[in-house]
Amino acid sequence: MSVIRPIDHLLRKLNGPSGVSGQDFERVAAVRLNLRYMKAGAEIIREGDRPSQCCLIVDGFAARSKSIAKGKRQIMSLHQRGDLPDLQGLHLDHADHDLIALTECRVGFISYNIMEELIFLSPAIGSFFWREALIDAAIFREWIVNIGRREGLPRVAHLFCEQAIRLKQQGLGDETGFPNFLKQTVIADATGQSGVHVNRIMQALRRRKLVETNDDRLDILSWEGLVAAADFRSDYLHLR
Amino acid sequence: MSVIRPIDHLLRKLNGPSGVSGQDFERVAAVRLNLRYMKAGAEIIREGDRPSQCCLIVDGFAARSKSIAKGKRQIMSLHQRGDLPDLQGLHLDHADHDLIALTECRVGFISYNIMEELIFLSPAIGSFFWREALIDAAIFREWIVNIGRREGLPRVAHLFCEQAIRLKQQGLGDETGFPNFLKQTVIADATGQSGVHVNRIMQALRRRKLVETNDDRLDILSWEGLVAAADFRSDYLHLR
DNA sequence: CGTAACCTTGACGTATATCAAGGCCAGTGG
DNA sequence: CCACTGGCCTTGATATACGTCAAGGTTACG
Repeated sequence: MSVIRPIDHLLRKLNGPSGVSGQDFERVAAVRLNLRYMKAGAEIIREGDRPSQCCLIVDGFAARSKSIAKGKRQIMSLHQRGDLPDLQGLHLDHADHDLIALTECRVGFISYNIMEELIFLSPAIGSFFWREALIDAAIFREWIVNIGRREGLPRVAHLFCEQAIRLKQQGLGDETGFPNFLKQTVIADATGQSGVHVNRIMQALRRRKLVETNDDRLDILSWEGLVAAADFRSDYLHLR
Repeated sequence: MSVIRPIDHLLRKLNGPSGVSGQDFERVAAVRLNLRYMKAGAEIIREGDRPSQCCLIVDGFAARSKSIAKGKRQIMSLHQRGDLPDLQGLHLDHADHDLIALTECRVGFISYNIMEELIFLSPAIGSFFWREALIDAAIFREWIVNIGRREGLPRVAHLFCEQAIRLKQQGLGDETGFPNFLKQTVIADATGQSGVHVNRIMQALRRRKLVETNDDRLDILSWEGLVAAADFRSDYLHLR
């Protein structure tokens, strides 16, 4: 029974078919994280920041978001433990959006110098980071489609399908459900709708026996039904 | 008066503050492109393809798009000469969307093997590609905000602002306008609206003396006015 | 002269936003 | 133990931005 270290959730991803092993793997395992606790609602990174450290989500859930005129907010992505929602800092000098904690979070910071050194010493690690960033982008594209072309209910259903699959990769959920970190206002901001409307969509999803929620879990009552309602295909997640 | 070669539009980007120079620059300049002409409407890459070559837009305009149930189409990005809309192929094994020619296009293909060799031989070239892909992702994020949270008119205005700035970088336009490659149905698919509604928005933009169009040009009559209507800030484009 | 692509128009329907109020529950402090 | 507060969810009434349908108008082109 070994203790789970903060870096382990990142290592879990490397452990897969990423091609990072042996000495390279050990190099990542040896990285020292600068750990911080964040309260729910805290800004981990703020738009305009020029961060010198890259951030790894160790525990909890976070979201990238932007606020525009009139206090409207849009969430562009959701993040869980093991995610590096901040890779763009490697090559872009300022953050163009916020990173906010949706729940209480533990985050680990790694200086970009160390990141660059890892990439320099190991092409396999570089490829792994590349791939993470490219999948990120693929998810952005799918969100554009989701928000631009699907109606309210399919849009929310699609979000749930995506989360179920992504959370499963980190052992946080599966096709039967996942921890309920998605408040209705978060769903609203992630799908580009009003809170009131999302509330009515949730009622419809319950009525159709697709989804049930309580304080700590979102249960998917029929995976096939939800997938059909969402018109969901997982190709864009590039699972392997 | 030297002839403009197909690779020159890519070199123009490298020539800037990218840090690629000397031997590295020459290596890119020496890359042999596999040139192809595409008619307007042609699919340059199709969803599901497993391309072995990376594509450089040499001339004309292209768009990434996805089609969903009921024939609805969503455009996720617009591309001009010098763009590499296909970098994800470096690390992802299948295309998760189409790349379509909006106008007649010349495209140059480069095998991923050569791309990898370039990156391997020159970290500066690798960083340049990284940066391109990360800016791509930043634009995706802004599109999510645009489609999710702005109303019809600001949404279209924002698209025009972005295009003006991006096209200026390649000498194809500026704050006074650019070639009119954006048919109303393309604007509709890019902003997640119906063609009829976009038509009415265009009329409103003309009425407000912000924009005028004819067959070959889109004229911006008031850059400041358009920026204000769009709530446009260019930070996310990471210009330098 | 006919066709195809694109833009335009009007009438109508509806998905979704907004406003405003109330309910429930957990946590807090007296 | 009770009153109070703040999150979050829920509800009904009303308003509106936008989609859909169906038709007609240009212009370019073969």
